Parts: sequence; C-alpha cells; structure tokens
Amino acid sequence: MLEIMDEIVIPDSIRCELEGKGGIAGISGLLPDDLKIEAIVSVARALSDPMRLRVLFALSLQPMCVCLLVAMTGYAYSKMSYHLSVLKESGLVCSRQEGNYLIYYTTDLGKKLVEWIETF
Amino acid sequence: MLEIMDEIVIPDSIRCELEGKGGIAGISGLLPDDLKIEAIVSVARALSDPMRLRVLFALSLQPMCVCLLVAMTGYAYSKMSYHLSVLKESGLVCSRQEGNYLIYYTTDLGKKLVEWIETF
DNA sequence: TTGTGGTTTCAAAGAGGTTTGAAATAGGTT
DNA sequence: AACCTATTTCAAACCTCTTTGAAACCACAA
Repeated sequence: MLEIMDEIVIPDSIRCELEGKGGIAGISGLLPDDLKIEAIVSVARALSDPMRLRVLFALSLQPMCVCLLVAMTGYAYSKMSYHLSVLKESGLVCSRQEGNYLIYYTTDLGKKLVEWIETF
Repeated sequence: MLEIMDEIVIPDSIRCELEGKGGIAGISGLLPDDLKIEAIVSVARALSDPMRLRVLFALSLQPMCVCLLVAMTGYAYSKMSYHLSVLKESGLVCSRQEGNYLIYYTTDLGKKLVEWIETF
C-alpha cells in the first residue's frame, strides 16, 4: 500500500518523526472516531456562547427555575428557553418538574466541566 | 437594598436554598467575569468544529506543516488555513517557520485540553 | 531578477446559529 | 370548565461562521 507521504514533499525533520509514528495512517488511526468527535463538538458548541456559559455556571451553584434565570439575566423567556435547550441537548444540564415550574440543574458532566474550567 | 427575589414568585425549596447563598446577587457575584467568559468562549468556539478538533488532535501527536495537514485531510489550502487561524487565535496551537514551511504545533493549553478530553 | 512552491488573504456565496414576538402547551387553582 | 402562570414552540428576520476560488505574499533557488 502506497503512503501519501511518499508522494508529497515535507521538511526532513517532520518526515523522520512522522515515519516513526507510522506515517499519516499511523496518526489518523490514533484520532478519535466520528462519534466521539461529534460528542465533543456538541459540548463545545454549547459552551461557545457567553450567555450559556453564565447560565451553566449559575446552575452549578444553584438549581433554578426558568423565571429565576430570566430575572437574573434580564433575557426574554423564549431566548432563555432556546439556550437551555442547547445546554440540555449537549448533556450539560437537565430539568425536573416541580408543580408549575421547571427546575434546571447541572448534570455530572456539566459539574465536571465547570470544575475543570475553574482550574484555569 | 431591594432584591429582585422579593418581587418574583419561585418555589419555596429554591427560595430557601438561594437565600442561604446571598440571593441572585450572591450567585451573580460568584460567576466568572466578562474577560474570563470571553476567553472560554474563544476556546470553546475553536473546539466546536469536527475538522478543527481532528487537526488539534493530530497536531498534539505530531507537529505538521500545512501541506501535510492538507494531504491528510483532503481539504483545500485556504480552508485549512482558515481553521488553523481560528485554532491559533484561541491559543490552542501556534506555528514556527522552517524554510518555506510553516510548522504548526499545539501550545501547552492545547495539549492540556487534548489530554483532558481524552479522559472521557 | 525571475521563477517556484508553500501559505495566507480576500470577497462573495452559502450554511448555520440566534433573536424576536406571537401563539401554543401544560400544570394548578377556582 | 374557565383561568392563570410558567414555559416552550414556531417562523421570520437577522447575524455570524464557513466555504470557495482567485489573487497576493513570502522564502528560497537559479
């Protein structure tokens, strides 16, 4: 089987190091599979908005109903609801019903992530 | 000073717990400041694309010139260049010049992140 | 200096995420 | 049932990110 490496020109320093690792095929074989990549992308996208980050951090300190989050941030219900759904779909938060209220709180993944981010 | 909490209706369970934490103001005071939030958002956005994630993981295994990344992925130069610039601006990768080549490699932050992601 | 190969930049088109306000849903009360 | 309140859903407008191909840039060699 012909490696692409044999056909393209790259600096010697890199060619040597790369060959020791099995070439392009060797590196490619060590990369996360598509499923894992998509899972990471989903979490990263959920974190890539200032408002969602604040909500996630707030929820990690205290479970809250939507009206409380709305009061805290000044955002519209529909907006908050949209962002909560993104956080929920990525597995960072979940919710339980209490009477007329929906109480959102962080999942274990959400907690772990917040803790890790705080170590920076 | 009047707390918003006194004016809105929320479940008692949450009101009690929240009051013990200083109310909305107490929680808000514990949230990361805008600068930190923006830094996290920048990193999260960089990670929120499958191609960039693969490139970041590949670079964590082996420094590579752009032509090698192009050969490995089959993407166009301009596309790769764009994604590398996003990774670079978020501080996950950096580059050094070697003759005619630009060698990209992961920063300490990039390495730490890859390692942490791999623990999942 | 002219040429060549690696890489970036640019503008326009395309795709995808976010905001908005109005309408719908759903639990609880009267 | 009718009603209120908390929350979600929807579609359209809006905005940001990504892709594309052509042109520009830069280091090196002849």
